[in-house]
Amino acid sequence: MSSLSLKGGDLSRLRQLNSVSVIKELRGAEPATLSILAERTGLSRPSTKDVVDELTRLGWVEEVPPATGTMGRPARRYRFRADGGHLVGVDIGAHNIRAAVADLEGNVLAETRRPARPDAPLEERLAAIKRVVMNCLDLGGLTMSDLWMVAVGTTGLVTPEGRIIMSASISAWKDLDLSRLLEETFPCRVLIENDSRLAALAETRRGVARGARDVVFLHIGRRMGTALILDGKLHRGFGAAAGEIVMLPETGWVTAPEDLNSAAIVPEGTPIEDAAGFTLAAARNGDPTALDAVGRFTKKLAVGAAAAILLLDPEIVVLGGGFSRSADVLLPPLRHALERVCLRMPKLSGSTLGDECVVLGAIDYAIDHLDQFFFAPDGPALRPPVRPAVVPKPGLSSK
Amino acid sequence: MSSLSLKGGDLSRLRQLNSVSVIKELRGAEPATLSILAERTGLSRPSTKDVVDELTRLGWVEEVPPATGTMGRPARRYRFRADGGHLVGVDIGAHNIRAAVADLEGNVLAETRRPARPDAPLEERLAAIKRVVMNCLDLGGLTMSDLWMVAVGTTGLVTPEGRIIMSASISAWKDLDLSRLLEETFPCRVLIENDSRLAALAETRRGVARGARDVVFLHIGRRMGTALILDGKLHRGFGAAAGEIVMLPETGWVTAPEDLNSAAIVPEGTPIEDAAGFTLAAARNGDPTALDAVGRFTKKLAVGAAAAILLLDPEIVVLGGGFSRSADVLLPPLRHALERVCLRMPKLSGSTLGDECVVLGAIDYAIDHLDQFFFAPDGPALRPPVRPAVVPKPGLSSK
DNA sequence: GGTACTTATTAAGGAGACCATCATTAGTAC
DNA sequence: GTACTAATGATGGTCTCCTTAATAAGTACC
Repeated sequence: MSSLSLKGGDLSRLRQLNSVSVIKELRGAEPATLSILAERTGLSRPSTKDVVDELTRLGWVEEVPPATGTMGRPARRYRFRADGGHLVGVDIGAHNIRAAVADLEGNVLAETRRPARPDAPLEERLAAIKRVVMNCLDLGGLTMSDLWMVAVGTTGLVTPEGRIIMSASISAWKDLDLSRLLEETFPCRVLIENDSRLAALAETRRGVARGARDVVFLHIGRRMGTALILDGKLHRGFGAAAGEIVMLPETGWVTAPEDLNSAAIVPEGTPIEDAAGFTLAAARNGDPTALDAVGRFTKKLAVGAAAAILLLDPEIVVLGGGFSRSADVLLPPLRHALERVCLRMPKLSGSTLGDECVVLGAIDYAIDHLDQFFFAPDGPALRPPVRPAVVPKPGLSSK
Repeated sequence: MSSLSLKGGDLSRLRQLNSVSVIKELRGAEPATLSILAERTGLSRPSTKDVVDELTRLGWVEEVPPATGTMGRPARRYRFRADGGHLVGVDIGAHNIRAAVADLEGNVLAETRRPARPDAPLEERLAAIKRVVMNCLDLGGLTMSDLWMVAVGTTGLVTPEGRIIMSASISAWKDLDLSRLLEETFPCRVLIENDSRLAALAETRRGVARGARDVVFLHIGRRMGTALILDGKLHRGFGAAAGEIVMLPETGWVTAPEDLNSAAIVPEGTPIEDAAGFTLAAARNGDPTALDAVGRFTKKLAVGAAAAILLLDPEIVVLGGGFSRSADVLLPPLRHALERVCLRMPKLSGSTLGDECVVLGAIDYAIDHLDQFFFAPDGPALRPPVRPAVVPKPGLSSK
């Protein structure tokens, strides 16, 4: 949101700008009176009334009972109608498909999950996605027609247009126009983005990094990766390949997970998905072998992290991904390693949003795009809460 | 420019937006007729006329003789008055102080240079700066009162407010409010920024990287550094410490210049500032020892460059700094080293702006700030070309 | 219960900025 | 000199915002 290409126009454009100002003040905030809105938007009271009346008529805003017990005549209060439309965020992982439905303020109404086989054929996977979303809508008491937008986070390289180039962990993901495929299933626009990036977005909008403009998100788990929020926006890079510092040999990131997975202390036969957790738990209890493994891991982690920090000087670094459940074990040695090389030490935190991270990020991503659509200077004016006929594609509209 | 926080207001705000649209169309472009402006801005002809008339009255725009030989009644033509105000860009290096004065379109009118001693005391250095700028103004036939803004690029760590924390190569630069000091000398706002960053900006606005949104600038010379242009804007980072990947031990950047400076082929007694040039010239002629040294240097260079490329996926990487005069020698081995690790290979080029890079970047930086000032939503409306009384400080106004 | 005070609402008048339309003007083409 | 072309200038109308002033609906206090 926020930065759209600034452009003039006729008087209706001015009204549009003022409408947006009012909605921005109301959304995600307590109900407000006309006086408050007038002061915050800089408009006069009568004009504010005009704008609010129009927004009410269009269905964006509704009146709530006035607050009691105040001096003077009780002021009418208005709030944003977050339930005017609904968004779905989907997280398509190799082993799990998650979905959550939220209102226009990003409040989650319902959430569902369903296991998946990493090697499932495309048809099966698409059907599973549909089922998860339908379930989720049911749970929230909604139907397909309530959907304004679906945003999907998944592993692999994703183009701004919603094509998947490839994914190492999902065999069906191979040169695929996932956006188009899912738009045949759902009656609305479907956005696709890399899952780590969406997790980073969620942490920036509602997690530990809330309010930060520059954030480095370290995805640590059986696969390593990074995602960047720069100037408050998701950074994709020219070819949507940003965040791949794992490919730098000097970091040792490709093999780093092995330090935890194959530590000498892990009992024979432990399933691979539990191995690192075992090592980290042992380290928490002070086991020297485990601590040694953690030391080796964080040393590698620190190399890539330091590269990102020195280059970008972020306000905060967030640890996410599977291993971040043990952030308490990893943070001290990581901080120690970073302090030796970093010019200015950023804040350092573990993710707080946990497994829902990607789904929440997808919802936030969808909200960003709704803004771009409704508030665009040359787009359609503010509309009643019905499904927009055409929404510009992500990468294209941002110009 | 471009992205300012979108806000409504009264009718004058609309006029302001439309005025900005017109100026943006005129600035840096050929004189235009009302019909052309009306079409490009989306305004009606009468309104365009109104806006242009007002801008003419304020001194932002002037009429030029109509084009001849066209069908129909000759249209009046208007152009942006780039000479309505002037900006000075200054490059304060350890051994040289450069300055250039430019008009509001960034066209350089005059340029001066003056040697300096790295260990000169503060007073002497400040006096030298003043003399260089005065000289430059003289050469351009201007006086101090024509100055709208001065932008300074210098080595070291610079805060967004214009304080210098420290600099390794200029002894007088030590915890210093350079912005304030120079504002006592010049009758206008003085902006300070790191020199590499300004060089990167110049390359993005008028050099090899023109038009690119994401640019990585590698400063290679007796000191190594990087600067980033992200989403078209200079990236400073939270503590203005971005671009310091030189501090990452794994890159070997701290000692990398030694590979070229102390190559076995360099004759005894060669002044340090010519040593690398000697090695690079020898390498160009195929000398094996020199080529070996270049190989060692580019290998280190590639590590830091790869970190930046993999993280950010820029459109283009620009080689700047003293060594970049021999970019033709360095680029092939660098490209070769990068191709082995980069997921998507960016364009790779040497700087084309040469020694004037920082001064030009300073001018472009000043232009960006003028925009922010004049076109800010809550700032003063468009004004006649007289020196603005107060211009918001860089970092603060950008919110 | 009545009066004073406080804060919102409502209504009226006015100014600024935009638009559409049309008659007029100043060139070129032949 | 006539036909054609394209820009100019003037008129009237609409929309959005602002200011000001009268009215309304509560609380506080006697």
